[in-house]
Amino acid sequence: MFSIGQLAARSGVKVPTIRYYEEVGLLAEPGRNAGNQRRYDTAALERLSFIRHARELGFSVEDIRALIEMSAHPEQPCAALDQIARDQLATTRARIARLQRLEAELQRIVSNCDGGHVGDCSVLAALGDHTQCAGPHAAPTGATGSADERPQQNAADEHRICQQQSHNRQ
Amino acid sequence: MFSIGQLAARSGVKVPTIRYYEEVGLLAEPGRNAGNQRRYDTAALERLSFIRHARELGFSVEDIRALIEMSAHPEQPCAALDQIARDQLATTRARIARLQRLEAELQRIVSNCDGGHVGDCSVLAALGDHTQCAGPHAAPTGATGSADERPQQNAADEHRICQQQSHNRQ
DNA sequence: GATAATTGCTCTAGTCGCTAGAGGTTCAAG
DNA sequence: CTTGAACCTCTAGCGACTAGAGCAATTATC
Repeated sequence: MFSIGQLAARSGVKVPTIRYYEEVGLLAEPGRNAGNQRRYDTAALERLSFIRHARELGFSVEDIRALIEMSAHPEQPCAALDQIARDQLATTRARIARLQRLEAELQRIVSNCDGGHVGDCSVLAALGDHTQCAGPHAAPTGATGSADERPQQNAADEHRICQQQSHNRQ
Repeated sequence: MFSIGQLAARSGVKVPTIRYYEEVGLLAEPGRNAGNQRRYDTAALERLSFIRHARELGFSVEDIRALIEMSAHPEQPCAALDQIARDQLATTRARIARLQRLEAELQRIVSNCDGGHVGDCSVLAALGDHTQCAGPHAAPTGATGSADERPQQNAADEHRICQQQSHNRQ
């Protein structure tokens, strides 16, 4: 039996994330010691490793819930289970294809920069002008319906942008 | 001068999204008519198209704010501006590379399914067992949509579970 | 055994880029 | 003048966490 901190260290999942997984029902509520602290066994560690691996592969929490539920019925056919994995593969391939289109356009935009002034910069021009793009990018993301689900989006880190300019909006 | 609905139709950006861009300072507050409704001109349409294109290319709202601010100073050198685009290109390439690793593993997992029942399913086995993975992978957090992805350095990313080869299943 | 440092607990709120809905006002067509 | 669509503001919600407050329990050191 080990504490949540030890489970975090062994699994590579952060402590608050473990509690989050418990809250959303991926991880069973563990027993508690006399001081109301969670105590885990190796079964919990295995399940948490399973969850972590599936998350790393891009499965949603909802997917993982379904996978876990199916794993509790080993006598059933595994078609549905396999379908989840195949869907995830298809999603991954679609993401790759889309990102490769974006990469091509970004490459085009960046390679046109001549190091002059902002006023002449091809980056801004390219961003303002859609018509030079090789093809449609960003499948129905913002405008029309969304075939894509939209996972978490993270902002640029402060170290990433333009560290020389003032840019002090916050 | 046109209404927010007309601007939405022309730009391909949804009405609430336009208001959101105004709220976060990407789009200037437009004038209002006597009934307090927003009225836009073609300059607003152009800026909104710029924003939309940049978002489709994966630039964050924060990036776009910086791009817009720089475009207001056309006499300055465009190195910082170009750097934002280059960073975005690097981020995109990193995401592609990671997704390709995930694709390979998903392909491996899926191709092992023999159509039996859940109890023997290779998908679950593979998800529960990291040791067969070719290399380390991490969660593809931002993926579809117009997302940026922060390489958040959690313990999970550093922890190379998939490289160890001891105690594997076969 | 006392104390200090660490870890644990719950709860709330914040992240990002929107999206949905409530409840009300204004506009354009008939 | 009536209807209904489009507009307004405001709040809350999404996914998958992350951060912090304020306190309790455990562990390490003296």
